[in-house]
Amino acid sequence: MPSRVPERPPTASAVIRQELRARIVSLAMRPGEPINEKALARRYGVSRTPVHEAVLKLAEEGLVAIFPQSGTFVGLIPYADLPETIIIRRSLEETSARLAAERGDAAGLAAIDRAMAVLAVADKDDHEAFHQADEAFHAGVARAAGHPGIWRLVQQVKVQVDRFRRLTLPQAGRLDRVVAEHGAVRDAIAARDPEAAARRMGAHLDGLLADLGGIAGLNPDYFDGPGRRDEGEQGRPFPP
Amino acid sequence: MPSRVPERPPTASAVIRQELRARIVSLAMRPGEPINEKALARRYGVSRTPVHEAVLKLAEEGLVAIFPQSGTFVGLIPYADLPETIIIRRSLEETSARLAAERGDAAGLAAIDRAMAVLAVADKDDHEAFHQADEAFHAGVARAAGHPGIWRLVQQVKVQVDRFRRLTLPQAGRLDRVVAEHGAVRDAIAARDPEAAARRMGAHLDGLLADLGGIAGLNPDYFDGPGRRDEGEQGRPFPP
DNA sequence: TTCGCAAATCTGATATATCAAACTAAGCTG
DNA sequence: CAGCTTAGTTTGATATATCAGATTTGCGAA
Repeated sequence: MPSRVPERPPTASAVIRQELRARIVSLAMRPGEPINEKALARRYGVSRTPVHEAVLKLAEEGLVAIFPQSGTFVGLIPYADLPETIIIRRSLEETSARLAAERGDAAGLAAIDRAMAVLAVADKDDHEAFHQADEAFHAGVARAAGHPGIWRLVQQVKVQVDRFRRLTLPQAGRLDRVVAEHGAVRDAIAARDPEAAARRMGAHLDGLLADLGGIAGLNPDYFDGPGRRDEGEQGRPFPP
Repeated sequence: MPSRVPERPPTASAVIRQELRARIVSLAMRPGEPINEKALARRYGVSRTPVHEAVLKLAEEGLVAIFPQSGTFVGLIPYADLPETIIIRRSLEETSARLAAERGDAAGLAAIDRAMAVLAVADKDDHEAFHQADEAFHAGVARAAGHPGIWRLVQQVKVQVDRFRRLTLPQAGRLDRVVAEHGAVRDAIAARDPEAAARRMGAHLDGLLADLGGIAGLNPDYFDGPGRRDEGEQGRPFPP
């Protein structure tokens, strides 16, 4: 191993990967849309190698579907898997909230309060700002629990749900409800009541499950219908 | 997207990745050991491209540390991160056990019983067989819960703990304790008592946390000392 | 012997080229 | 005009080559 790790600019592959991921998660690139590695290489002014590396890693995350000798496409949203990922998220974040309340770290609570303040004054129509502030709250809870890694894992797990939610219209009053539920979690943590904190976090995230229903009216081409993706098997065939 | 997804042999890159992962997790390759892509390419009779792809993905999993223009090495074990991963695992598997008990799926319970039977008759000295049967039990619980994805995630999260445990001698009587604790979880699921199932699974996995203490006497070169790996930053420098 | 410096070597990142498989579409057959 | 065949095109996987930076090595000076 090297004796020191010099700073170095991010590799071309890493830059491309971040940008592609952002465009896929934000739905700027639509599920099922073909990805042309050669065109991307041209666009970024690099060879196909770093583009291919970036695409491979996105495939690992389930954001891209590679069909060898056939084509690469923006991954469909695995609708059937979404409830499971929300259950996983709830499980992890209940634990975060419980541990944060047990720990009662003052600095952590302050960070949570800061995130809540940002959310309170967020422009109700600026969905992006709302989303950012929402995430900051959850990250803050994990940090207050002393386990930021939990939030990192949650972020990884919830990516397909995020894509789904971009497709659904934000319901009226959701922002106010989220603010209220965050406040309930915060108060339980501040009161050092682990079980209440966990319960309230769980209730908050159960709201996500309810949002999953409204698939009617959405473009069915965006979804991976039949179900769960086992050992790398990718989705259903494309209808002609 | 293609109209049908033809079967095809696994790519060279995938084969190499699986083999390397197995050798790293089993400690056949020691933490900190250099990885020579060119030599691997020769060994497998392929070019460096698929080897590089495999190594990149292992780096993603934290099993390999890449220092550009310098070298690639088998990843050190992030000792400071292990408690967090066990907390994550406990959180997820408590949820599995709770849901399995709520669901009360007869076929799922039968699968759990099969895994337990294998464990009961396992040769007490065949650590590999014991490990396999242990994993089958936990996989069975997740399946009985109707959420096999939870177990997939647990497997991903616990990989560094698995490496650590290979370094420690199995304690006398551990097998019997594991069998007993599995039985307790099984009975709570069979009795459809979700809270008891979750509590017992949590207690079972708390045993892992206790195992973490015995680092004394182990080779410190194998561990990533200071702490947590933030945004891809890799480990401590190597002492000369 | 020890130290310092520079050339040689090694590495990962990237570029370019090749290959086989799969899709596409034009052309042939009926 | 419809169905089938086939040649051309596109793609991902892999091979080979190049480059810049880091380590290592070897030799000479103190």
